[in-house]
Amino acid sequence: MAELDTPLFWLTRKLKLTGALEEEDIKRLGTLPLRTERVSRFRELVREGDIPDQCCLLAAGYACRYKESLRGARQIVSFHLRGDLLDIQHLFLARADHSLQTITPATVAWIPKAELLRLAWERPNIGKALWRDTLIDGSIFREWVLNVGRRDAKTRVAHMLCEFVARCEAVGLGSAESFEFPMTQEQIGDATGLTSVHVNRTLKALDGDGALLRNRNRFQVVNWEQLCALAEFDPAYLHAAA
Amino acid sequence: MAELDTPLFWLTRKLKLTGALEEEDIKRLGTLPLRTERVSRFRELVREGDIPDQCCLLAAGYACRYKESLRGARQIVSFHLRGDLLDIQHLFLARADHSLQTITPATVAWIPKAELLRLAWERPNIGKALWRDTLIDGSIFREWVLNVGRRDAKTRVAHMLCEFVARCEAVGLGSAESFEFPMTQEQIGDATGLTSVHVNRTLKALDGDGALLRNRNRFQVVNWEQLCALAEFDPAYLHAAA
DNA sequence: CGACAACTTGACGGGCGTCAACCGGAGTGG
DNA sequence: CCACTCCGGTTGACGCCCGTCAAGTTGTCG
Repeated sequence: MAELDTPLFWLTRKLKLTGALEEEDIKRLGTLPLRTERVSRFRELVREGDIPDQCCLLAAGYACRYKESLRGARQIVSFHLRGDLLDIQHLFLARADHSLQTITPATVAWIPKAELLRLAWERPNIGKALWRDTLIDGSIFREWVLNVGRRDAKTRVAHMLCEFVARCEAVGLGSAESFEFPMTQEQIGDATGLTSVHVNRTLKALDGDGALLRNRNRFQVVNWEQLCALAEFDPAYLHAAA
Repeated sequence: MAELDTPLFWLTRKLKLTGALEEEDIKRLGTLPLRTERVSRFRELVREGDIPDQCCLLAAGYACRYKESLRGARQIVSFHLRGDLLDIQHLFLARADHSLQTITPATVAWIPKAELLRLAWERPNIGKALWRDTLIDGSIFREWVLNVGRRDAKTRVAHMLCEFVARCEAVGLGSAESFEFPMTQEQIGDATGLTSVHVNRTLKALDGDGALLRNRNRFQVVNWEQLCALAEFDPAYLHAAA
């Protein structure tokens, strides 16, 4: 196992979540030529239309994937935290159909697409773990379609918060009791299909309900059960990968 | 190559879209134990919470995948037509996180999950094609998040129509000039996050713009360019798999 | 202390939901 | 061959949720 807080540690941790990795698998992962880089906030890692030849592993910090409508409206389609592989889809899809951006200062590791692809077939456990990871990605997108399509503002924002907290706790980033949110209200709006103004009103309402306490961009979930109930949050769709 | 209009024909056709399938790959696909079944409209093929041990190939007719919020609101997350594999995600995710339902009478073929999984690794071309297919799935979900999150009703409905027409044309199901839509206005609403009433008003408006002509549930796209422009439709996200 | 990003709040309006009634075609049964 | 039923489409009235616009406030960083 690699050292804590190195890109390799997070890569193996992520892939082990699916279960079976053998000694040899882990050893081979260690031979991947990772190129580690520290980047600032709001760094565009991939832009829609690019033809990437590397995959991006997030080792520290936060990032998001987003699309833009032709009229310039921005929609965040996922948030990411340490340990997430940000663009496995580029193993098979040449053209990036969305953009990728950090939302805090971050550490990323670039992995040559060809190397990862080769490893996926030489070591089936690794291939299966990677594939499974992309399928969980898909499951989360489906939940987001439901979220923006059929939930009202309060439920929608609460759901996004619940998902984020659940995923963060799973990798040891804070707990529900005292939680630092890395994104601005505008970004919450971009993720939920709302305006930042309405996100603000909605957070105030959740605050008023006693579900959470706010202190600028620091949140404290006062009542996790209540927040989950408000959010209609059922973590089954995360397939225990969060 | 299998006979036209058999499940096997559509399976090989789908997988060939990614490029390289060898003789042996196609031969092995032919040995898969398909169990073909004709089903009626509104048949629930998989329900959220199921643990399926088979994958479902749609050989004729139309289907959709949908989720329901705890309050009972329904959100369709994708439409499917002949040749589509409806639940490859169950190769790796045990529990179904959404339901699967026909929207017309249909022919489906069930493939044992274990057989497909084995073939995916014995014949890497097949595995890669299947994986790639799931990634395109993901890309379409991302576009839907953008669609319901950031487009107004008219653009949203038009986009859904454009996507459906593009995918249907690709498998020889009608052309833009005269197009039979298999879904009701309520289903269009469930897919776009609108009510059936507002879908009706929106279709009327698109009709008024001269983008399409309606005659009950038969549509005729009068001006494909115009409809695409109204819809902000750029097929790049389909990754040429439509 | 000035500049700036992000949060906050209020006024106002519109897009879309809700409710309700009606229509029209397809299938069914006598 | 006609009446009945039912599903889905169509239309109008009304209202609310959330967007828009605009002005302020607060914290941070130089």
